[in-house]
Amino acid sequence: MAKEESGGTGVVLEASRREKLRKIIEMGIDPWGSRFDGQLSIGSVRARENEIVVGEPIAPPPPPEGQPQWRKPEIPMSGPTVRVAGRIMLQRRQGKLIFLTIRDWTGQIQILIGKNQVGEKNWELALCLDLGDLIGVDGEFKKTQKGELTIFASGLTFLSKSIETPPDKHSGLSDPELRSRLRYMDLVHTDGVMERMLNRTKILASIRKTLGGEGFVEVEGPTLHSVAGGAAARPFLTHHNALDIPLYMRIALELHLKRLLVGGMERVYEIGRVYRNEGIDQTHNPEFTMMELYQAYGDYRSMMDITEKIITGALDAIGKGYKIEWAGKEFDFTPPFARRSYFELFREKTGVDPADRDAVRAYAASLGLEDLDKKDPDVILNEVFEEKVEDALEGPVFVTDYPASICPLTKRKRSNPAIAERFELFINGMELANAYTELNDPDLQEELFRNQLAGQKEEDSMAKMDHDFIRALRHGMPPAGGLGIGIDRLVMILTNTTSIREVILFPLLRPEKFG
RNA sequence: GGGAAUGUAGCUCAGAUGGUAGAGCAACGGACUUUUAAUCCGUAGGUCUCGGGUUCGAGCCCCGACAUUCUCACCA
Repeated sequence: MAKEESGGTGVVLEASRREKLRKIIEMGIDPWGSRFDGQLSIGSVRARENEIVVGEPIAPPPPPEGQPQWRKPEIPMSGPTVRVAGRIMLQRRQGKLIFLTIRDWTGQIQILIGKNQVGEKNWELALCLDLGDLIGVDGEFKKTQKGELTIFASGLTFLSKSIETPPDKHSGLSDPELRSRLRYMDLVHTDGVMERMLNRTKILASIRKTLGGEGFVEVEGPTLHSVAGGAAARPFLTHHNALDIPLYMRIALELHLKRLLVGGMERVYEIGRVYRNEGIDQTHNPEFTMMELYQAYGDYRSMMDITEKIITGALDAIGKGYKIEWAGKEFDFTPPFARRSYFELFREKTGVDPADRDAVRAYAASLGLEDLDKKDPDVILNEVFEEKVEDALEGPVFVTDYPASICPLTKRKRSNPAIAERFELFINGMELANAYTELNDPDLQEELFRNQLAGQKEEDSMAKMDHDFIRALRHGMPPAGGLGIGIDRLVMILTNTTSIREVILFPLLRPEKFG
């Protein structure tokens, strides 16, 4: 071979594994395995501990003449014969015995391979095993002298070779970037990751069950939009070659679901990915999962009830009570959640009358907010709200009745057109859900699409004209309630996780440079 | 985008005031039939992120780049 490229230990480690790979092939065994039937989950095997029958200890035979007694009393034991499959996590060699710890997605268990018990060929194979390899094991499930639940192997099946060196067997992966990048190894080696990701799946299933039980149907809207509407966010831009048109990745589900309301799908929801071309931090990933639902003939108050059902149902699904710990604090999700009006909270937290524009403006100035001359009074009001009120909301609390001008897709209160029938659900200062009584007046909607509020940046505005959506409303959309929940954040809260990266299997990372 | 910190073996980490690099795990060889982060003896493994500079001499000091983490701003 030509001069080695500096590879160092890594090259040596791989060479050692490839040498074993070669030996396995020489033995006539496929190092990449094949179908393997009849195995039990390790968790279910461990649950069968009660089937192990323990007999009376048998005194060891007398030692040879002049030798001290060295054998321990033998305890006869028998247990069920089982077959399992998993990844080798630990390996302890002890002469003619090999102890392995293998893991599948339900747990870990110890395997004992004895040279004189397993047969020559299996022993030869066992000597070629590396940490990280996948094997199948047949054997009797019982205990060692130390009481460790163990499968005493009678047969080994090689299922797949691992060429890469696994992380440190004790400390695992700790670098946050590596954990996301090598998520496959993070799932294997970091405690709690598998459980959290599976809990995410359970939460999603629970939401579908809850909504199904309420008569909602799940649909799939388009993710490629020619108008990226329904939210205030910067979209990703892409292009369709055959049509030669620019397209945006969707930033919300809203406008197509409402079209379906027009079409007569009276209770409709979608759980799907949306894409926002914005910053990345502990609570933001460029692609994330939204749940939006729309209920004909409902309003934002109906949405509060459903929100509570979704959250408590999800807590039930992952086996948690309604009082949970998150970010070091306790939150009580026992319904009904608190309901507080936006204006009342504003007055309470700032001491300023939200209706007094000059006072609000003076207060904003005292907070150091800038460009007040150029901003709509409601934009200023909301900036103060976000600054002084939102972060202080422990929750869970429904904040209700928002200033209408910052809610261009929301129906106004009949008694006061300056107030929108909207709520947001906050927990510990974080927005978890957002709901409206949906605006279904096409003329007003068209006007609101045209009016970008003073002081709003274009990309932060929802003022994006969607002519087809207006046309749909002109055909008549039932009065309705609509709700959006950020699924990733919900999972974070329910699984006591403070980083969104910990609840997304493959968060966006800068591409790695190879070679 | 601003600020702070970090970048040393496959993984996890040490390397005071500058003197050409260390441990544990993993690997290789040996001993061991009830271990369990096994143990013991031995061996091998490094362009100290990259590029400049200062210096007789740089992992360490200076400048720059790149990357990551945390944080602030923006957004959900």
